[in-house]
Amino acid sequence: MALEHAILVSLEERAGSGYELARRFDRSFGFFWAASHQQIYRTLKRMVERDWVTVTDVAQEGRPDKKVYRVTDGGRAELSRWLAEPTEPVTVRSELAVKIRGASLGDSGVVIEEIARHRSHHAERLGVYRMIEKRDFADPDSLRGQRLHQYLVLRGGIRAEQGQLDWCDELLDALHRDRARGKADTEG
Amino acid sequence: MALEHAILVSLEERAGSGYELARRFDRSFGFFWAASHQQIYRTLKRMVERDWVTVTDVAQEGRPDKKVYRVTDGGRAELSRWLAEPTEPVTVRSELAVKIRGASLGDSGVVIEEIARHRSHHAERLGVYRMIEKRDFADPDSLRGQRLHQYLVLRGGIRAEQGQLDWCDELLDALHRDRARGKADTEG
DNA sequence: CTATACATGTAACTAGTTACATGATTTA
DNA sequence: TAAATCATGTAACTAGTTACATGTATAG
Repeated sequence: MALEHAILVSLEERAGSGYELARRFDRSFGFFWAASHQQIYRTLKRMVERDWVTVTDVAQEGRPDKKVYRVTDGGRAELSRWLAEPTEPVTVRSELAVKIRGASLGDSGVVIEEIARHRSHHAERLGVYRMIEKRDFADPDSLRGQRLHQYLVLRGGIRAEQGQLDWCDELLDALHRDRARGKADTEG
Repeated sequence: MALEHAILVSLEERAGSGYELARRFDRSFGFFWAASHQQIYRTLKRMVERDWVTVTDVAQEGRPDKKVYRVTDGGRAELSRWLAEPTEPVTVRSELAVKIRGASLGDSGVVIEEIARHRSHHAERLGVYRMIEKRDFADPDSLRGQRLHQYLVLRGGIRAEQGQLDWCDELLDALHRDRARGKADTEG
């Protein structure tokens, strides 16, 4: 699995505590990989056992102590190994698609409402991503290395959200027209 | 979770055995929801206990007997309930994105190869979907109800694959240019 | 005679979610 | 004084994957 590897990448970019990792997975890293703090703490424990990371207790003033994790040579070796290993392309799981297929069997109105909800969600995400793109990557042609890679992942997020948004619009348009036609049929 | 609901939708479209469901999840239904036969058998068992489906043994000639599952009124009620209930939009999980973020830390060449592999995969999927679109939905404007819903879900698949494909092209272009620049730097 | 399709399952393991648990400090 | 942020965890449950297990019929 890849949570270990996502953590290795994140810790290589910058060493940090479980809490900090959880925050990263809520923000930038979470754009393409979700993980809860429970999962992260459990995984970090396993990674220490495997000697992929080391842990250091760090006392802080005015804040609880924290444990800072750092990638070891073994962790870097594992990351290299995994980077070179082919990964299966994502298995798609769209609950919305299941609901659309089920719309004929129930109330299509509630499904339309659900699509509208998803549309808002994707529009909002897209807005956030576009804002980040404008703010942090104003001149994409000049980017190199790590910064380029961060930009390209963001581009993937933008494409995915834009794609979902466009699909929602296509869905709403088609389903509204279908409903209107059904109504016209009953009324005359 | 939605595997139960995906099965309810599929069985409402047409009653069938666990094996037949597994085949559907390999083909059309699998375009937006993956499930192995082990998962399906286990879930069907649970659904019988919950009285969402009934099971009938059917003897066959020249083939092993099969168990045909049918949705009950209780199953239909559950499906209606779920259709009306808001669902969280998909949590994205892109291993490819993790690898891209990790490319700076290892050999970017192997990551480029991986992207090329994913590109082929998405190009192939897109080809299949486009073929189905042409063959089964030649006149989309005339579609209504269930057939329209099937078409719209296929459209979602096409958009998703096209989006991934375009992203792969953007990635390959940017990473190749980055590598060429790096090479130019070293050579003078 | 070999592979594929048909047909149904169990067992063990890995991954992910939800609920619970604790406690300090800072900001409104 | 209430909420948010910082900080780390356990326990129980649900979902998903991999490996194992068995057997018939048909097509090449």
